[in-house]
Amino acid sequence: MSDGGGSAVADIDGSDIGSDGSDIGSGPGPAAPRQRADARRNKEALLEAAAAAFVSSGVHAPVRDIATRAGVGVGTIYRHFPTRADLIVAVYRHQVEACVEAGPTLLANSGSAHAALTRWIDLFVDFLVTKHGLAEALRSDDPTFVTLHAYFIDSLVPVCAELLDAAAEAGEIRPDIKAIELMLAVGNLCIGADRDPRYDTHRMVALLLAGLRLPRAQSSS
Amino acid sequence: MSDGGGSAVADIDGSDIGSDGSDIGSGPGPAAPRQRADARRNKEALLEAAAAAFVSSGVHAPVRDIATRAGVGVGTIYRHFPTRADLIVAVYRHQVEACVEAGPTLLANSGSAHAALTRWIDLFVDFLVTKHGLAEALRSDDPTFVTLHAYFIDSLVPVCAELLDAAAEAGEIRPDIKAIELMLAVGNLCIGADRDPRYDTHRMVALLLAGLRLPRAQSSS
Amino acid sequence: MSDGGGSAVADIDGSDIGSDGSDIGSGPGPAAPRQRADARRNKEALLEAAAAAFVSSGVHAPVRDIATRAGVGVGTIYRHFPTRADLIVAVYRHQVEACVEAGPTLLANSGSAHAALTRWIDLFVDFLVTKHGLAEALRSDDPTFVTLHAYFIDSLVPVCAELLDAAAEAGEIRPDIKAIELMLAVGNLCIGADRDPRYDTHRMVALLLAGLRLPRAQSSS
Amino acid sequence: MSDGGGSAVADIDGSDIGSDGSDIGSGPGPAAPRQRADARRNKEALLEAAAAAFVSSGVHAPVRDIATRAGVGVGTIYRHFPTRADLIVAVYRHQVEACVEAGPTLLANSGSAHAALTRWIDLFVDFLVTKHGLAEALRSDDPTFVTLHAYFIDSLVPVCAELLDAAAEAGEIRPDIKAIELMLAVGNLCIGADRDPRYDTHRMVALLLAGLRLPRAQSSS
DNA sequence: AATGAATGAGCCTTCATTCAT
DNA sequence: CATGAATGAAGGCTCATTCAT
Repeated sequence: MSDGGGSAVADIDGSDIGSDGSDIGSGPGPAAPRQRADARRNKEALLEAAAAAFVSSGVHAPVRDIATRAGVGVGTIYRHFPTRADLIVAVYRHQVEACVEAGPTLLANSGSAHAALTRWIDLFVDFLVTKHGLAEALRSDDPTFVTLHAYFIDSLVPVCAELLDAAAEAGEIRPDIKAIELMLAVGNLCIGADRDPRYDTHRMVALLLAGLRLPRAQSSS
Repeated sequence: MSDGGGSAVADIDGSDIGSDGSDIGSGPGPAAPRQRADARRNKEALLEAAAAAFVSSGVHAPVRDIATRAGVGVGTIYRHFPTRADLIVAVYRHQVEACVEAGPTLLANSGSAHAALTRWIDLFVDFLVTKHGLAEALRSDDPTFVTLHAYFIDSLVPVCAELLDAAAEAGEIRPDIKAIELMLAVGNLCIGADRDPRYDTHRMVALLLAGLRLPRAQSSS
Repeated sequence: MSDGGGSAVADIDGSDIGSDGSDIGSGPGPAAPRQRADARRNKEALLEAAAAAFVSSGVHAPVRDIATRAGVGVGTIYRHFPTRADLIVAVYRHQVEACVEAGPTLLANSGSAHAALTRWIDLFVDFLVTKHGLAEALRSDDPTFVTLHAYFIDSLVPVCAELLDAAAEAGEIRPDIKAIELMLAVGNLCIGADRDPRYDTHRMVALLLAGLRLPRAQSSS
Repeated sequence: MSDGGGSAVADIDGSDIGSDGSDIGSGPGPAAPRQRADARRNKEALLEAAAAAFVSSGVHAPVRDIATRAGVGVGTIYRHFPTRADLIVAVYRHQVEACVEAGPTLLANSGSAHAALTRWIDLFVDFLVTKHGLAEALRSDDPTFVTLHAYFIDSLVPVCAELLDAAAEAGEIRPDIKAIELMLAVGNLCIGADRDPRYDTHRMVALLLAGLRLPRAQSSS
């Protein structure tokens, strides 16, 4: 169930770093400053190091550790990413975008809106689950993470809402569940996924989605 | 829904302190040391203070704050409760026990096993939701909390399992969900309940439980 | 000129440390907690170390340096003196009090109010001059020092005002100079005293005080 | 009193930039390098930016802020002005020179040497007071500012000395005050002028100058 | 037994200054 | 020449935990 739909979206792994986080979908800029060569190299090293640090220590990894991994000074991190949230956003930007783009694709290619929703949520879960501590951070009221939280919400909630609406209109699911609360619930279910082998996030999320289904659906079948 | 069954269990509030947290299931000791009078008084003050601190600052409340609230030195806390988990366990011991005892009671007094399960889970949710940060702590990989986690699991999983089995045997729910995973999932859904007004823990937990139901159950009834 | 009047005040050097900063003029407290022995020893070491650090590095001396000098950890400083201002106040408390007490004494024992004022200012100057950087700190808008500033102002301005009023009423000086501005001016004149051998603070302060005199004074002579 | 003499000196504002700060008293170089056009443009932008930064943040304004304001890189600042003092000197060069030139002018045009001295000091005070933090910087032992200090001393002390001597020879003031110490004292009195509304720099400086007067001077005149 | 003083690791953040491009 | 990326020393502050009294 966690990957039941071929490659509807670009492969989501931890290594999609490199492109400058600020130019989304930019082609070759007309006036790109020259010596971005080493700066960019550094930024990439940083993103890679951060990704690695996040994997082993979670998103709370000390700034200095990340700097050390990347072989740069702490100042370099602060230059590129003024806040920790900026760094995390940059690290995971591609995956989030992949999730965003996957929404309409899945809706178009799946047998039913509910199936599309399920697959999409699976994608989202895969993302969160493989990022140690990310789900926790998203719920943290630590000011360090509010930007991050906002970014995720802003990006993904609309996509989820679209899938939800489609399924609701098709009479496949209860119409009274908002995207935001579903996302938060799913996010929560992803917490600590890698900490307890007895806990299978996907199973539990599937349970939640099953709970969405309308009983009436059966009568029509 | 959160308390649909009269007082099947003892009232759960934050003040169930007093019993000595350290002798779990111990009988009367053979020779109780003398000065236990004031030591016990101290312990109780500590529990009360900790409960209060947990309410206002969460279970991460600084050790010193708790000591100050209790009017004792930090050393005294460490004497009575070597780890933070010990303290938390002691603070919430009664509530946990109430949950444990509620299981069989509900099973005996509810119309169906699924109804009993639902009520019991509601009880558990009520407990967690009112304890700021407890749910988080339960999933934390912070070594400080492993004992705490174990205590909750050991105490409550058997009870939940009993309810689950009963419902499964009655054909009311899917039989392939383990108590431990359900408990962890519910625990997760309780995280951050008080941080986002758009998020309703009980609604989401109800969704999860709805997902447990067997479609066939309806047609056979 | 800087010490022309015998010992009107207790000797002002850098070593008047020791008594707990919080019990001003207390006798033996009825319920002084017992093991203050080592804590007190530490506090004294801290005050001594701070005084030394202030002399060589000014009041901006890094917290860690002071801790090291005293042979304690930084936490110990923060325990005893939550803010830097608290530490400085404690270090200089006695001198300030000596200044406060010297005011009336000098007024009673000097030939004229102006003479008393002059001597008192000399005392104040001696104090500031020997404390490297204190005068600067007093003018700083750094929030760290506002408390300090307030303490000095509250303590010394009234004393200065009394002397000033007396001299003004005696017709010895201009009556339109406020204590606060005179103090600030004198404080300023003390800045950098130990940085330039060509600059003699006392001489310049004397000039300022001479400027206070009323021309009319001559006609009466 | 702060401007009692018409425009004895060129207007002193914050915008007197432009002349190349590094060739002090140099004649036209034999072979001016070619690309000086844009380099010079840069330097001017820098001076303008620095002046602006000094106004809003004081002379302690971060190097990068200045660079940003000027639209250049920090390296460019270091190229043109190896030390911060060099930059400050360049920025305030014109005003200092105006002060230097004002000395003889005032001496020639004022009724008395003491009056000339008073007016000249007022000029100096006006200059320092309007430059946030300049006075402090002049007294700082921060190696960053020693050059600055030397520049001011070298430029202005001789002028002040001339006025002082003239007044002393005229029997208007005490003859035992050196220019350097008077300048330092006045400089000190300018510190923190904009921080406390109760403190009036000009009033205090006037007091100091009044203190210079010889009592006999009046009776003999 | 209780106390609370002391410790110090650990984290964050800012900037002056250098140097490769 | 100009740039601005990178560096890293410096300093501040907060607890969890130990231990002498």
